[in-house]
Amino acid sequence: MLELAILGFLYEQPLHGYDLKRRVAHLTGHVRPIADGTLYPAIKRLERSGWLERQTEPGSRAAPRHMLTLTSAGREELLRRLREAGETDISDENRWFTVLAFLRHLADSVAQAEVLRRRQAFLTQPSSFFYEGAQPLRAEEAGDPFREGILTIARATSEAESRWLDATLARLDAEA
Amino acid sequence: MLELAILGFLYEQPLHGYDLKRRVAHLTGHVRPIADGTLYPAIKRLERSGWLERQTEPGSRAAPRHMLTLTSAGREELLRRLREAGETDISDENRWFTVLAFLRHLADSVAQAEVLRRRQAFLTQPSSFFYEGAQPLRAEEAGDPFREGILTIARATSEAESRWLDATLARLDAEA
DNA sequence: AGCTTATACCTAGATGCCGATGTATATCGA
DNA sequence: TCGATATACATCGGCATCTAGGTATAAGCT
Repeated sequence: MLELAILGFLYEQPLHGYDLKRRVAHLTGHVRPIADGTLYPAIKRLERSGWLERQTEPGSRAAPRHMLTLTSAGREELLRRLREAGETDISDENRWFTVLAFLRHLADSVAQAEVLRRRQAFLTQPSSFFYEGAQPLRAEEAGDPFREGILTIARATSEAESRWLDATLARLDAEA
Repeated sequence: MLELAILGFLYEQPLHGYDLKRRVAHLTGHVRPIADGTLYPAIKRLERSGWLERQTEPGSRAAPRHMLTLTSAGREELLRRLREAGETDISDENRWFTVLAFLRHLADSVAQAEVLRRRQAFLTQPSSFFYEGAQPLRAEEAGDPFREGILTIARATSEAESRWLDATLARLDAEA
């Protein structure tokens, strides 16, 4: 998910690690902070795979920067990861938001719609957090205010997202 | 987060691994499936720490079960983890929902309210996913429908949760 | 001149998670 | 009776992540 974010940000423009760090921190970081010891090894991995290259530049205010640029293989890789998103990328909200943040780069409204439809299918399938035997519990039956909260919040999110998905898919289908 | 879920479910009643697996899968699993290779080592860790004990029972329909029971140290540990939740437990939705699912076990409305207030503080602090320089971008300015979606959905969730938090905190404060 | 802060990058060790694989038992339908 | 399925538990290798440290430069303040 971190690698996806790195590829996604670099697709738009070359960036150095520190800048990347700030952007990734905003995207997922207010929720799940990203450590240096996670970011820099990830950059190295992507470099070793041939998806990005670095040029050393004098730092504007401090130590020299390593400007990172996506290679054409790297651009391919981002598009592949978006098109062939894993199940967890679709279901986990953090990962899904990362996919969504860079889905614009897919630049093909049919492919974009396909990804959105996978999320739509996931949201449509009935699922609850708590069960009484095989019977899913409703918010009112959760048994305590906290579990009620979970169900209430999850429902509100799901409804807002479904509305947005319906509207956006209609627009994408009209384009195609 | 997995350990918290295990401690939480076992706080209510003794369970065997397979049953635990189903419950954890429902709690977080429709979003982030839990692998056997993750669950069973986690159970072992908790056992080694003295937080749970196992008794072998003949399986109802198959291989023998290991019934897992929380020790009193294990019950203490759950309460401690709820009271002293880490920052990521508060900010990450998956983790937060896990905390919420077992917060009823804290059985002290003041302590419960304290945890909720930490989440409230997190939701209140301004934060965006995308920035134009230092300026956070609004949903309408996101630049593409997908980033607009992120901001729209996040706002809807945040508003629903804030309403629920306000109402629940009012009730908890009235109790105390 | 010395201190702090922000910038900028890096590594080592530990840990938790995943995927793959293995073992075994009981039930049920073909 | 044979295979498929659900139950039930476990290990191992690999990998991403976190924690905790470290190095170095430039700017601004006192």
